[in-house]
Amino acid sequence: MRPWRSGPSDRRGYHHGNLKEALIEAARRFIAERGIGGFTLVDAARLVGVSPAALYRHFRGREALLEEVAERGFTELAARLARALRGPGTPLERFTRMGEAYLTFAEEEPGYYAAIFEARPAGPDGCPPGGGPPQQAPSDRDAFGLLVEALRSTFPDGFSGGVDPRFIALEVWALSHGIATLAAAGRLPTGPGLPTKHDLLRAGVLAMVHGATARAG
Amino acid sequence: MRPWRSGPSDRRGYHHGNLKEALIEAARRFIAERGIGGFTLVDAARLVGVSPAALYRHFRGREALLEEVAERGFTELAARLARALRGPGTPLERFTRMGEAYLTFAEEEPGYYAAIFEARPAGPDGCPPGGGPPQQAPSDRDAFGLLVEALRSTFPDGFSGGVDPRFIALEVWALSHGIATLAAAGRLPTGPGLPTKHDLLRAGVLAMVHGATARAG
DNA sequence: TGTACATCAGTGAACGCGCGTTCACTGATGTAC
DNA sequence: TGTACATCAGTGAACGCGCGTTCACTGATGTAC
Repeated sequence: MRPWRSGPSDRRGYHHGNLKEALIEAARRFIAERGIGGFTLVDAARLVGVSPAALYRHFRGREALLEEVAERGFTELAARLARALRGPGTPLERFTRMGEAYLTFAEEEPGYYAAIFEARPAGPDGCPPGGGPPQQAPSDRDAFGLLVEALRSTFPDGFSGGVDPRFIALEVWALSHGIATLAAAGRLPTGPGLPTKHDLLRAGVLAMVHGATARAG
Repeated sequence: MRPWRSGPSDRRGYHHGNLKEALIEAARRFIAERGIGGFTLVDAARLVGVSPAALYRHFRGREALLEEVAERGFTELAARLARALRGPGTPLERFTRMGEAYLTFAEEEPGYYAAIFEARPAGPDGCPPGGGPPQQAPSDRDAFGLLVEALRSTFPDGFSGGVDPRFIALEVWALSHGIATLAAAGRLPTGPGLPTKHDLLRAGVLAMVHGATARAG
């Protein structure tokens, strides 16, 4: 990775002009490559071409930068899922497309995905360094709520037999997360005759939705 | 955690007597609490009550200790899965029980589970520090092979329509891994009316096996 | 258009810390005689 | 049973390193007059 800056003009100078955005971008890249634990402020500053101290003009510290990345990532993820859901087709098709959007997001934005879902390294007491309430994931409830809402709005009549949409939402989310993380770790076997990530998710969603209605009906 | 030692006698002395095992045990505990990235040799040595240098009598270094933990974890996981599979019942029951054993292992042995599956922090070049070939997971192929073999031996007649058992194996593995990691991160919503991990996996396995045979037959 | 000045985004040196690892060493153990 | 000695599992001090963070500071920017 070469030093890099963005913005209307590329002249180097005492003032960067777009440092906050550049740091977030650098963090996103490093997290994608090395995970949250492997990300350092020093590297991010070096990549952007700025002294490490400059970071503190824009963020309270390392943790604040990570939170910002996670928040932006979640916003982007939510937007993509909503967009996928909005398209044409049967409810099942639209829901399936949302699953694909989830996998695609995890693949295209591994930095965001890790920032959102990778466990923060916690202190021995389970609290984040620097105090604060015990480890409360910033957006997990929202992620789940998003999925449940999507299911509810996509299948407004519910499922036959009154199967709780939250059940299916959890099922699909767990499968998606499993596929995404195994794939990201390079641990999902691939090869001729083996299904792709998207094959796996599509078949899984189908089986679960059908299974729920079949058993209940 | 208090300093801790095991072995036939508990007298403290110049020689620990069981240091290698004690260090592996300490590593397992710390990894469970803080993840692979949060594990340090210094902490492990302190917990065991030994100087950090003593570690090098038994391991080449930090990475070697982690590999040993992962290897033991995988052996234990394989043993549990095999044991679950060996019991009585229909093929589907036995296969389902194997899935439950997987989840139970991830819950009871989070240190082992993380050591096996958590991404090692890689250097910028994608190679483990200290050289060696690019990141080759120690046991992922084995884990997958194990699952496929289990499916093949549990359903010796295959699935109707000739569905590839590897497909179902991947599906179930991804779901199990997703459930296990979301649960370990405390991100799986729980509450009245919401399914447990085991509910989720059981229903998922059922849906997938049935779905495969139904669509194919 | 030119100048004084407030603002503030950067610098760069330094800090204390904990890490993995090394080194020469020392003390306990167990075996040969 | 007693003693000399080889073996080797430990010590503890030190190393170089990179980290996150702080501090007084400086240089660029843009606004008021």
